[in-house]
Amino acid sequence: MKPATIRDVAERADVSVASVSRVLNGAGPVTEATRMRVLEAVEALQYVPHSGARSLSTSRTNTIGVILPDLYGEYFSELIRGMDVAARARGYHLIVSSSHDSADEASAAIRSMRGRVDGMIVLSPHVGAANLASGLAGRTPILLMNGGADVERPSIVIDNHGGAVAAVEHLVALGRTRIVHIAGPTGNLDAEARMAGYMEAMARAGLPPRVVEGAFTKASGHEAGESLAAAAERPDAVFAANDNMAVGAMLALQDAGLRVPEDIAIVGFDDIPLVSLVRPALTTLKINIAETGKRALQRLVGSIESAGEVAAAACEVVRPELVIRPSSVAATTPANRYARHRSLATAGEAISKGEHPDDQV
Amino acid sequence: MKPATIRDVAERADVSVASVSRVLNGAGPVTEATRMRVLEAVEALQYVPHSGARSLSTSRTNTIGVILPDLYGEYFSELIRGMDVAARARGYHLIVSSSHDSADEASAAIRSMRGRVDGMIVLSPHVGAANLASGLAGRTPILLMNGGADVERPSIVIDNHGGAVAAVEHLVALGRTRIVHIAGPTGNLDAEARMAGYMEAMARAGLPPRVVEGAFTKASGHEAGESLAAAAERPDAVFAANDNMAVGAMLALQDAGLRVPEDIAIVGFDDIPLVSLVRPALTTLKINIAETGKRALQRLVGSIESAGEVAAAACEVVRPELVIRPSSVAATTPANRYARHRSLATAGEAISKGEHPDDQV
DNA sequence: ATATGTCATGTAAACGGTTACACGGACCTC
DNA sequence: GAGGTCCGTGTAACCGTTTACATGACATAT
Repeated sequence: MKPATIRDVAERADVSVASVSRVLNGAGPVTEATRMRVLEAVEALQYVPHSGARSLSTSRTNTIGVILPDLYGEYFSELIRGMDVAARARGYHLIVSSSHDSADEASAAIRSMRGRVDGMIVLSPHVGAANLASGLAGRTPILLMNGGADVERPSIVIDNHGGAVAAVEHLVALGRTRIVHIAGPTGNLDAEARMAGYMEAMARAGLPPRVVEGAFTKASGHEAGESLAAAAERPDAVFAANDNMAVGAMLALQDAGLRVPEDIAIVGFDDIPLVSLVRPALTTLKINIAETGKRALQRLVGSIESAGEVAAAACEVVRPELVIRPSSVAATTPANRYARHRSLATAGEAISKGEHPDDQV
Repeated sequence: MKPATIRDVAERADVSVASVSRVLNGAGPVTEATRMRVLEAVEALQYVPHSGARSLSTSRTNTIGVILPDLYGEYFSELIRGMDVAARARGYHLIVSSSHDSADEASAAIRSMRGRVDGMIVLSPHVGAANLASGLAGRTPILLMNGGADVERPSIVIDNHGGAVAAVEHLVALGRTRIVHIAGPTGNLDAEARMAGYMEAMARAGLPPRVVEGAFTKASGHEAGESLAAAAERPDAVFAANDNMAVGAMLALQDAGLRVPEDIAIVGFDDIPLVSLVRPALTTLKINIAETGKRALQRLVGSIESAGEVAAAACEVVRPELVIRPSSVAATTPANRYARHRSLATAGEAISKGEHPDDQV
């Protein structure tokens, strides 16, 4: 049995299709009596409007596409959560496409979304991906969240450089001098900006930089940690380009018998929920991930709905905040570390507090 | 400027719309010459087929909806990753809708997806949600992944009961006698089945059961851990209904000065990536999450594409596997724990190995 | 009484694809 | 050369909405 159409409903309610449409969209004048008859028919026939047909005549899909490099780790999961909440609040749906590690895959994903979304949020931290994305999207509004600051296009970027500088300055203030950076993958703009910030801050402090390669994964952080533990001149601090690697490195260093933070201090980047759950909890640069996702969605929807208007093509900057935890500063009362992080971590805002109690741990 | 339509392309290539459609869909016979002209026109006009129009005439959307209770934690992020990979491989898109903590929100989400997806995967671990979901979905094929074994409808369920029994038996075999269960939220079918398994295994072993409330979150696990540490009769083992709570509890117990596993052994459930990164790494019941998501998608797409055929309404059971790590059995060489987990953990299969190196840490 | 305005409702034309069917030309066979 | 196939192409109907515009009923003003 084929699904009911608006005509079936109209027939059963003994009205015209126009009236059915008016009732269903709450637009236009209808008598209370007709409204009732229509709703009853809708119910009886289990009618659901065909979204394709609707989108054909309105040329709106009420759907936002999200292109992610990968869903691994907690970073992206948090981000999507923020977006989804914001999307639903505005009547939009989210189409996600993840696991694009190459520019090719990402552009295929963008192409296949064209025509079925009203706008797209692209997180493609690869060099050139920004231009690529906006080229491929055609007329589809797009919001970039890739690493490179791009003032031309609507985008949200993290102040990676500033965050890295803050990390190094924190370590320097603690008296650390042999500060190593575990870098993210080459070609990743976030990673490169963080490295640049590290280099600059080290130079300013008059310290020699030392960089170990990484790939943003826990495994690569672990490897880096192993090599540092075995190295001739052992560092007294590590600044990893993200939390995942910081955690991996910390485990390797601890397994090698080093004490954190006494022998070696560790600082990460992102503040994923995990980092307050490892011991010692990790000092990091906090980005309010879910909130950033929500913000991205809001901006995109705003520019979609304002259509022709001057869509303020501003590049918005998110400034990470240094959250100090025991991985860089020894806890005064080791027996009660847990309570300590809680108070040290800045309070979560609306999203994380209300809907995601885990963030608070 | 309005986007180009198939007619614009036809005009420019000097062919009929039928030919354009044939070229674009690879269906029907076309000369190489026309094919070229059409593709050229498509390129020149930046033509993208309107997915709504297409879905109107084919009555297919090539989209699968996924309804999640929430995206928090790594469990769902892993699951989606598995689904997304499988979906893309088959030319499908994924619409996700998360953060539905109540049955009401979930049903609203299901309703709003009707008509825009070819099928839905529903994870609603609430009592009654199963019936609700299949009622709401109308004619839309649906695959359930909620806790209760439902033989009537196509579904994939975890063998929660069996897993819980295995956990308890493991602890009993280690000589533990005061085994406490940290339960999941009431009304959650997964949680209830795990608790039932615990009760049964305890009874069979002749041990008195003891249950502490929890809510599947790290915070609730932490609270439970605190209360256990302060309790008059301290347990010598904890079986938490999921990994999140197990980790939270472990931290609380450690902060209270207890040694894991010497003073108290801990077993979790799920095997989220995080658990091999806490110290000691957690013994748990492994579910290959991404693989399960992939499997779910495959089954759903299969039943969509086989349409009228007897859609084997089978209920598939995923059996978790006990993975023993140092949180229940003390490591023999503490300095080298990391290598140890790696070898103890069962090898990941295709998805996690090939595309998600982090799982291996 | 007729004119005028208001308002609920109906009619029909888009929207942009797919595809059954018709058509005409090239090639083959007898 | 007539008849038959095959095959590339075009025509037009159809998918299920929305919505501009037309219609007609009824109330009010003149």
